[in-house]
Amino acid sequence: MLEKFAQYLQNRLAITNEQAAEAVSCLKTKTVKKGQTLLNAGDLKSEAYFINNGLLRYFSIDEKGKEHIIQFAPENWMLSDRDTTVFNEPAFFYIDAIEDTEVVVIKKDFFPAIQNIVPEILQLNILMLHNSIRFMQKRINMLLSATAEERYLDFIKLYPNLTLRVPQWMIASYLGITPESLSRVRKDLAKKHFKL
Amino acid sequence: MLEKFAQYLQNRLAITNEQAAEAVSCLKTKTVKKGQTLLNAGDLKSEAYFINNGLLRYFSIDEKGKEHIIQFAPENWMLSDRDTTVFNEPAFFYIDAIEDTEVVVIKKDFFPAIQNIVPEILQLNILMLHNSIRFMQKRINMLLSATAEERYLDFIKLYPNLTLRVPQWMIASYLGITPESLSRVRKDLAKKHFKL
DNA sequence: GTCTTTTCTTATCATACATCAATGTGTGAC
DNA sequence: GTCACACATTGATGTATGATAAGAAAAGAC
Repeated sequence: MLEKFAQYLQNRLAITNEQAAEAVSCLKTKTVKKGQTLLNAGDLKSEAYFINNGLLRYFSIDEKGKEHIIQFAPENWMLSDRDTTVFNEPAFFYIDAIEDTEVVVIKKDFFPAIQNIVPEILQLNILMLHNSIRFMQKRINMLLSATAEERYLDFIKLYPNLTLRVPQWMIASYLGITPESLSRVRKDLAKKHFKL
Repeated sequence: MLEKFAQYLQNRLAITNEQAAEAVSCLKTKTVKKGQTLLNAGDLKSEAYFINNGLLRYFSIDEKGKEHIIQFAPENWMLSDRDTTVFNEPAFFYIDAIEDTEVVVIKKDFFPAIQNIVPEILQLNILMLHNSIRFMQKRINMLLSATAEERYLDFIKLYPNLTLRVPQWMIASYLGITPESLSRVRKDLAKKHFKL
């Protein structure tokens, strides 16, 4: 199932079928069952993941054992812990599977290799990184300024697909509130006749 | 005062004095007095800023007129609103000066131009973007999981210089709490004999 | 199918932080 | 110097959200 990633590259770079096929030829896929973990805090493992299908979760665990979700990663997303993939430090976050998931494993040597075939990938990479940053800045802004209800409405507007696939307690964790609070927020919205 | 930026590039790239000088030759500087604004939400202005000296602030203003600080940018930092500099959309955030500040103005054509002189700048750029992302992820994690006191302690550990230069109400805004709350946090820390 | 486990809801009570208001302290303008 | 004005502190009170606990509903296991 490397075709999906090849397709992904072709959609974003002006390259031929053959170039795309060559670029991904050295990559491997991996499947993760729901609940299984791909990365633990402390790991030194320089793999990034492209999600073919399924859904991953990128999170921390605090001293009290409470989980805090930094990000969800559905199909066609890339996910990695930069501490380990880019800076060779132990990973800070965890990655596990919310659904049975197939990923393309992207090792550190992939980028230098693909650069020879498609130099434009550097520019694409830069663009995607900028995009991540602006989304994270908006997220920080929400966490600084918005109430639980506002954050939830923002979430379902931004990620309508995820709203139905992700258990509510995980959405609560992403929003920085308790599952009980999210339940109350939803009740209030229902009272106001809000519809998904 | 383009030397500082040239120096910055030389410290990070294996280039000669001459190359660095050539790279920055087309750039201009700009000075901003304390309190003056460099960018307003809604602006379409594709300039990034390298801070020579002084201190900038990157923030939003919500519907109630309340400000929320996303980031501080002291000497040797780069700052820009990606919505406008990278994606040609109106800026979402504001930038103004906390202290009298001198910046190097980096226009959109700088990167293609410098690439010809120093192709490695692409890699450096990518590395810095990854670095931003991991810091923002840690910030999100703090906002999701930590109390006001924990966030404050984290802030002064991460930015000891800023702690003294930035008014407390701005630190409060960065932490997502009110100035009154921060004042109480500090009082409690003093009671516990905490020292800066 | 039934049994077990996870997830979601609801209610009560607790608390961290916000809001409002008053007072104190500093710092720059003149 | 002293007059402002921005900033910081303190106290009284309010409120959104957390914590705890219990039951309902849904999802998996067998």
